[in-house]
Order: sequence, then C-alpha cells, then structure tokens
Amino acid sequence: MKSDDAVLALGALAQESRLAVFRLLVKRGPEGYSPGDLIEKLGIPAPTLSFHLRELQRAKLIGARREGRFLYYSANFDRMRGLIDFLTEKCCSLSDTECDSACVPIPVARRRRA
Amino acid sequence: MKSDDAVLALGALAQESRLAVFRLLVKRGPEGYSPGDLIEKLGIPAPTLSFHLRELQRAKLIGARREGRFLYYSANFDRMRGLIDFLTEKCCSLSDTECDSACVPIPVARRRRA
DNA sequence: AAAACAATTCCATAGAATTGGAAGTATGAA
DNA sequence: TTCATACTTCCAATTCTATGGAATTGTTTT
Repeated sequence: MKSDDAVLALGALAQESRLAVFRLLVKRGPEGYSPGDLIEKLGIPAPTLSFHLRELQRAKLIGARREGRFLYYSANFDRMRGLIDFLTEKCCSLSDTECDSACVPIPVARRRRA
Repeated sequence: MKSDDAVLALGALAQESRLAVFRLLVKRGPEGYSPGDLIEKLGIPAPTLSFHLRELQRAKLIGARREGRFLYYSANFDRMRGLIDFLTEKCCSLSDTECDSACVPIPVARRRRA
C-alpha cells in the first residue's frame, strides 16, 4: 500500500460513525449488512449513512453487492490488512538502518554554562 | 485503546504532511527531530508544521522534550502499537474469511434529464 | 542589555468534511 | 402500470481543518 492510499484509508476510518460502520461490517463478515440494517443498528439518517458508506468505499475498505432491491456492504479484509501492514512496516518499526545521507545531524544542544 | 482515541489517532495520521512527519520520527527513534530538522527535510513552513505537530501530540502519537532552545519530537511507539492492536482486533478480525471478488462497486444511479 | 535564534501562538482566510431534508433512481410487488 | 420500498444523489447550511504571514515567547550568545 502506498502512502496516498494509506492517507485515504486512515481518513475513512477517522470518523466515529464510519469507524462504527466498519467495525460492524468486519464483525459481520462477507455476508455484509444493508444500509437499512446499519440505520437500524446505528440510528444514522439515510443520506448521512450513504455519504459515509461512499467514503469507506472510496478508500476501498468496503465493497457492495446488490440483491434485489437491497444492497449489501461488506468489509474488504485484504485492504484492511494492507493498511495494517503499512502502519506496522512504515510507522511502527524502528529500523536498525541509520538515517540516509539526506539526514541532517541534530545540533547538539549545549546546556547553559554554569 | 478506546474507539475515541482510535478516531483521534487515525485522524492525526490521515494527512499527508503529518504522516510524513510521523514516519520520519519513527525512523529516527527516541532521539527525535527538532521542528527545524523537519522543516529542512519536508519544506513545510514553521507555523504549519507546528500545527501538525500539535495534532500528532494531541493524539499522543508523539511527544517532545526540550534541550536548550531546541525541541525534540519523537514517536510514541507504545501509542502506535496500541492503535495497530485496536485495528487488528476490532477491525480486522475474521481475517480468515475472504471477501474479494464478491465485493464490487454498486451501480451508480444516473439522474434522468428533466 | 540587546541581538539572534528556535519555535510557538494569533488570526484571517480558504478549503474540505459533515449533516439531513427534499427529490431522484432502482427494483420488485400488486 | 402504479405503488411501495430501499437506497441514493442533490443541495445548502454548518462545522471542522489546513495554511502561512505577523507577532510573541523562551533561550542562548555577545
């Protein structure tokens, strides 16, 4: 996963309602929930929910399939794994390799002389 | 980590400059970088950087110490681990189940011309 | 003390995200 | 066909976020 995708995915999850929706969808698995199910569970007005589902979809964290007049949204586990891998590799590992040559040595701050 | 903290932390990382700052700080380790170092590396104007550092700090993803007139910001690895654990447990369980090609974009409703 | 330097806060502005009522589209049932 | 249901898009109001120049605070040097 690239940095831009990560920013998009992080942004998609960085909202109370959307995080709640996503967690429900993860718990649910591939079967998914319809917007109607989610409205019932979370009490979010339909247009607002629709907006949030779109954001999650834009980040490719969820997908949807249609069944008759129902839509079923479900979590994209691969994508979520990709995000977690990105965070783990790029944001949570202090690599033993030292800074590259572009790195500026930090100035050694001298305490005030006594 | 609770849901509210996760939303805060996700929001803090969901911005290009802030993610770049955080990644540099992670790579750097406990020694940290001063705002001046980061300005040189990323070319962000000082007040803008200051604003972003504040956001990261608000989410407790970074901390700072002062040495003389320099400040040194460094990544809070515990906090980051907490976030990743939250995402893994709460948002990526059921990862044994697959949800790949079943998830397709929903048909987009086209507006009828008047 | 004054100057220089590191970094911050102040603040105005621009832009993006969120919200939900009203109106539209899609599908199946009567 | 017409109706009801499921869901979406449209749109405007509001609220958050990001940006960077100017002013300010804290610290060291001269």
